[in-house]
Amino acid sequence: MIIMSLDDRSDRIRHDSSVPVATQVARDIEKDIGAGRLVPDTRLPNELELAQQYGVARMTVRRAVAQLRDKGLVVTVHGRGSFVAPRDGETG
Amino acid sequence: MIIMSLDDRSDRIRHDSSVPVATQVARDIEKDIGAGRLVPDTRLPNELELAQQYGVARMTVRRAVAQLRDKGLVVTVHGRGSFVAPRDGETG
DNA sequence: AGACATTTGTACGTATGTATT
DNA sequence: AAATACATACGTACAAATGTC
Repeated sequence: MIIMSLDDRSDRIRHDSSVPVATQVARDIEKDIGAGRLVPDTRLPNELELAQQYGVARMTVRRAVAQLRDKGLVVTVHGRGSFVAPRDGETG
Repeated sequence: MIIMSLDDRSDRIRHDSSVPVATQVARDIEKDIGAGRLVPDTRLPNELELAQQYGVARMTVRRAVAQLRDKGLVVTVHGRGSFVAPRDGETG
């Protein structure tokens, strides 16, 4: 019997790839933003949830989010979470 | 009896400070560079040595070195080490 | 005010992979 | 082949900021 979470995303990650896992996670989240599945000004799942969904360590998620932050795609607030940044031209 | 390494620098780090340990290490190394104790184009002690000298974890040293890299003070080469960057205007 | 839960930040440890010498 | 050194990723713990009650 196979048990998996309702939001299991671990099959999107290849641990044997030359692309770092953190980058794979960042790209996957970025895809969700681009596709509108993650809407501006809404919060991302917290780091622990993302870690569980992707089947990776929290530090790996933090690196992924840092990459998205560097691209200006998300904004992180200590104690609150990381939010999808408003699109260019929108004030929020 | 007190035992300490010949190059113990752990007394320069305050673990109860609001300044992150990694930043304290970076500043201490930066001080050495500024004072000429670390010369351009010479290699820094490796991460494990720095970690032992400062009494911190290797990842903390890596963060410190990353900060110096972001400032352009050191250059890291995969498989070789981190080197004090040539001063502005020098070719190396 | 004070206590509590949630979430990110920092720091530690450890293991394995990859590149250079 | 071996030693050295950086890169990535796993885990764990506690601190700090935030929000709620």
